[in-house]
Amino acid sequence: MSSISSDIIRGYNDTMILYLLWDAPSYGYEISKRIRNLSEEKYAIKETTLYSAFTRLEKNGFVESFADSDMVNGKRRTYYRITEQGRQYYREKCAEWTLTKEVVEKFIRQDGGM
Amino acid sequence: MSSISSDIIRGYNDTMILYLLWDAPSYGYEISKRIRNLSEEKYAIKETTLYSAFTRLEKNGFVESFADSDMVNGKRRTYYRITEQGRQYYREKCAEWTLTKEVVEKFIRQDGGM
DNA sequence: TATCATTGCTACGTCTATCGTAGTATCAGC
DNA sequence: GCTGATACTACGATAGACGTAGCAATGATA
Repeated sequence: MSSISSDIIRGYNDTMILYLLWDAPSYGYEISKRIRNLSEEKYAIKETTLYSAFTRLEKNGFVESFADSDMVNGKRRTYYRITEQGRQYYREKCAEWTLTKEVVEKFIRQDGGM
Repeated sequence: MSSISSDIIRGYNDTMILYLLWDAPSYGYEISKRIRNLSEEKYAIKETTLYSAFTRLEKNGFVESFADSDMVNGKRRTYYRITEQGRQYYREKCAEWTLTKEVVEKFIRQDGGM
């Protein structure tokens, strides 16, 4: 991969989710809170965006879902676990991000724009 | 502005174009080449993306178009000039980029992802 | 002189991540 | 009994990006 398209800069929600699933499975509501916390309240993913991301990630084989095993209370929860393909995809997105950032920043003025 | 949405990370083509119009008016084909050059061939904007960006930028009052004055040869060219509102918008996008980058990078591993 | 690449742009339709709105259901605490 | 937090699902709209195609003029090349 030696060139980027503009549209790739979209779709980093998937990358964020994979990052948060890296060490242990998790589920929608928890991921949502962790995104808010890790971003220091600067970013709150929308519920619909989050759940449609899960669907896409699973369809692409980057995560696997399983039902809550210890169904403590009547609450149904769907957990997601990252797959090896998901880890690979995450690595590619990290590399892509580095490249994208390099390109975009050639067009960005750090100061308020002279 | 203290929080970002995911979708904002899209749409930096407009920002790149405004950057290239900052000092002097220009037109489609030239902008296209300058993007390729400045990005060191890492990014080539698609023609349709470029011209639809011009349309949007003009509709939003961020650029003004005018016809080639010295129509040297039969070639028609539409030049675009950045407006004060365009400069303002560019500054906002630069600030937004800084914020977006900060957030995204909390989810990106610099190394190949452990 | 015929042909091809480059220049410069327009029209039209498709794709898809995001997001708005809305609805369902459980549970804890007051 | 009601509110707020938890945990999702369904459905449709939006809009930036992009694929494909076409048109017209110029310059270089054979």
